[in-house]
Amino acid sequence: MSATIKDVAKKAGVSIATVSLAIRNNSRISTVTRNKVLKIIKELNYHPSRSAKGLVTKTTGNIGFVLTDDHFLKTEPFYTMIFLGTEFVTKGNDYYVLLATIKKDFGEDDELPRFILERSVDGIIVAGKVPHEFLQKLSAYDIPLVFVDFFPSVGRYSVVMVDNISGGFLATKHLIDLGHTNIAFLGADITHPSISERLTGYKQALEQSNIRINYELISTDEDYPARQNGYNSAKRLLEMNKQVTAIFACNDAMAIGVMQYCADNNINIPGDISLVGFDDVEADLLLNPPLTTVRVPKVELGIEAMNMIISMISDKSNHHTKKILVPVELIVRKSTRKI
Amino acid sequence: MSATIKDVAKKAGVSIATVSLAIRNNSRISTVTRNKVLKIIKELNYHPSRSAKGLVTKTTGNIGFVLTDDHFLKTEPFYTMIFLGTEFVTKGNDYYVLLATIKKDFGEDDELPRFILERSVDGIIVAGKVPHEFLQKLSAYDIPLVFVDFFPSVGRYSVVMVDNISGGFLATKHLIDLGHTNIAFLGADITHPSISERLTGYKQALEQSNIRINYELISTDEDYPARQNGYNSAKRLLEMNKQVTAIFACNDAMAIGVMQYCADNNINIPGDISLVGFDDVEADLLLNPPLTTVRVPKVELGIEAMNMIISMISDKSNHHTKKILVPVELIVRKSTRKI
DNA sequence: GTGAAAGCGCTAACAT
DNA sequence: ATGTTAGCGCTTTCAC
Repeated sequence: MSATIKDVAKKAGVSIATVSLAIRNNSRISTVTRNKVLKIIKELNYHPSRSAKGLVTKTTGNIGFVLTDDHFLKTEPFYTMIFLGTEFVTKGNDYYVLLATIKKDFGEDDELPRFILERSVDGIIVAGKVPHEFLQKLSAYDIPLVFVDFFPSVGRYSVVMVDNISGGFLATKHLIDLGHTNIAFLGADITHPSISERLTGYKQALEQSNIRINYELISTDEDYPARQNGYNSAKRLLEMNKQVTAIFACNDAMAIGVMQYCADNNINIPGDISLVGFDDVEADLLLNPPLTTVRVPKVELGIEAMNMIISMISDKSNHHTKKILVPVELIVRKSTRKI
Repeated sequence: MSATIKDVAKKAGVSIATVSLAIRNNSRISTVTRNKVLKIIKELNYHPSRSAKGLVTKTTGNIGFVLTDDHFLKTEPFYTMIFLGTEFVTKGNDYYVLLATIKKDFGEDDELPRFILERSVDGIIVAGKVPHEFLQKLSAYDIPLVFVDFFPSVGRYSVVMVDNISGGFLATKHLIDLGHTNIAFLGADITHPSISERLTGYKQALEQSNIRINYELISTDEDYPARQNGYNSAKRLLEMNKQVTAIFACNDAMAIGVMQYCADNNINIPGDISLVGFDDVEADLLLNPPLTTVRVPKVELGIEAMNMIISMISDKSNHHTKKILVPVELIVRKSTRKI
């Protein structure tokens, strides 16, 4: 068994209260005593037990990270990168992060992640879109909350968001600057805030350049922005609209689907169609041609979210909700060309 | 504040001991009493506090997952997938997993991950190669340990390993079956057990087919199996040995580097060179041509490791070390061809 | 400046 | 079959 505070106290010839205070640099303890205690602590390789500390302070040193299982499982490691971002921050802080997935269709009867029920987290980061029912249940708990890459339409929350509007604008403007005017938008589930914001950016760019918005070129039929759905959207779109010369896909997964459709149908990218994605996933560079896209700094999103939740926890009195808008960047590669 | 065991006891009109026993289905409690207690628990939405429980049982419900920072950061999400595998298991068990990275050059003066020092994990999964010094320090703690995709050369441990020898054999045999005889092996850091095992498989396949092992075709100069090093190895190898028609790269990262070198030098794959990788990372399918490789079931490795550590924890008495060898599978795609 | 003691929310030995 | 009680390892008043 490893050393406890009692062992330290006995060996140092002081009370356990003194040890406790000395550890946390309380000014009530004299320097001499503190140094003596600290020396013994080192000798005994003493480290306070988290459980014991947690029991009295009602803190755990853990942060919960929640996302839906479909996000967890999807091919492009978008949320995984955000998660890794949170892990970066833990190196410098006394926190660990516990990952939990909830069902995409979380309902009335589903239980919240155990770490919430058992109070083993001091705060929660919610990543990506989560069901309303989940938020409903969660709201019964008074626990610091940060949303990343999604936030509920009602209520005031602290959030870390991607600047999707600028990204949509940048992508579309790039295509316009290359001479394209028949630019399609391939989206999915337009009720998803991120997608609708990207569409907003798309529209803004067209308007700014006095290009009429052609609703036939805006596809938002699919329910989820995944490769296969990108494939299907591209098929419908390109079979119907022979005039399109450029596509802005709402994310890289869909863009990859578009590329696959084009490859299958002898449509050359960027020869026949210029293509821009969104996210900048690892796969983009391996594609042929490499995909022009809007880079979302995923790791940074995690870092920001983690810093935010930590500051919320340490500053309980401050009930202000903060919002951070993380900027994006257009990465021009080989899937777009001038016409 | 949420309900405690006292609240439940009071409301149910029993002692806290009864509540505690009822929760854990202890047979000493009558069914009637248990049901009454369970009903109150539901009413109050009571969940035992993990910290309090942990303090007395000396368990935390957490598993530590340790890997080196370079593995954590690398492009191919190999260990990330193993980590995700552990997360799958947590859904069915009462565990969470805490991730910690250690420095690749962990030394005498470095501290172990905090979760070990503060006793906030019940067991540890060590993923990938870790420094000897780390294991040295770790050995001072009496905590269940499982190694995955690596194990120390000395000592008896429970491990989950990839069947690297079979994999190396399969990859090489595939090339031989296609008519190749000048087959290169591109490795790195031959002291890494996984790589040397893959090389062993390579040699076994050649020997079995009575092909002389040509040590000029075995490259193990690089220190780390990454893309750039694959690129460099391919350059050295192919500039010197004009006769090679096939390459078995010790992992997909290196194979991708080989492909990049070939693309840069007008060497056609599989026209001029047939190429086989190892791991089956997500990127393989997007390559041009898609990479023939040996699939390592990464998620399954994590699942096995997690199941193993859990069974070790729940069966403290059993001090047998277990070894699991996870089988691999050859995935033939388009980067190899008959000659 | 330091110590004594209460108590956080549980489990488990021991009583009854 | 159920209750009483000690104590897990800490933090935090409150005394001195």
